[in-house]
Amino acid sequence: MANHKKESFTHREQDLAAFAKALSHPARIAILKVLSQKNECICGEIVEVLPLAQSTISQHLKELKIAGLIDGTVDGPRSCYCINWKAFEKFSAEFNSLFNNLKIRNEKACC
Amino acid sequence: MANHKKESFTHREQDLAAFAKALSHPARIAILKVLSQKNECICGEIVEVLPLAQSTISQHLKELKIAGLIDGTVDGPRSCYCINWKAFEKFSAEFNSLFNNLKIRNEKACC
DNA sequence: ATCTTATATCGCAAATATACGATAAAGGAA
DNA sequence: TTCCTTTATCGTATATTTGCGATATAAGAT
Repeated sequence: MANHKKESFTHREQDLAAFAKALSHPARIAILKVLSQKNECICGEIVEVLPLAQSTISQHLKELKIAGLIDGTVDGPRSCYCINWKAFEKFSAEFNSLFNNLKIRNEKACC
Repeated sequence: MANHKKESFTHREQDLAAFAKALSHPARIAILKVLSQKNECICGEIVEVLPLAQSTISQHLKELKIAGLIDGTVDGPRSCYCINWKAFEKFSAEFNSLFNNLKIRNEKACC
């Protein structure tokens, strides 16, 4: 039984892990780059740029949306996605906080 | 066929994704915290602190090691793990670089 | 040599993730 | 209305992750 015990950890750890997970696939990082480079909301342009099928891109977009990193609104027959800067800033700040927290403690390598 | 097409992306994207993946489980974040809080190399203490079986912790440690975030040396019958600060700094810097790169482009939300 | 302790690895089960083609849904164009 | 375009979702196949118990391994203790 693959009892995924993620609940046993702190909320903070779970949130950070979820953010990291959203960024844990190169396609999703590439998607974020595309979204950030355009001032307009993009839809199928991502499909043209990335070497993945339309349905696969759609799935990655869904995961980024669930993670809260992007917003998506329906715009006629097409969809409009863009980065949720507020969530993104919040997460990157928390990430840096983790980094700094780790760094502060132990500077002398012990092995 | 679950052809994992990660190779089709840039090295940078792959590296960042791999780093994010290492941090994509709360147990691994918790392990890094434990390692950073101790000045001595820890081994089984992690098992006592976290709600996971010894074999599971060992597996997470292995993944962190493969990702390059920690070093491990055998010290008699026990193992000694600690954070590889050099790798850690490098990755956190690259991450921040990604964050900043994304932020620079598009400040006006479009949807 | 035998026992104990600490850790890694194996084998397995279940859950998730990745990817794609096919199809559905929704709106614009003819 | 009927087509076309765009995107989401379904179904499916395969790969990877997560987790645990059992076992192997390796070194110190007795």
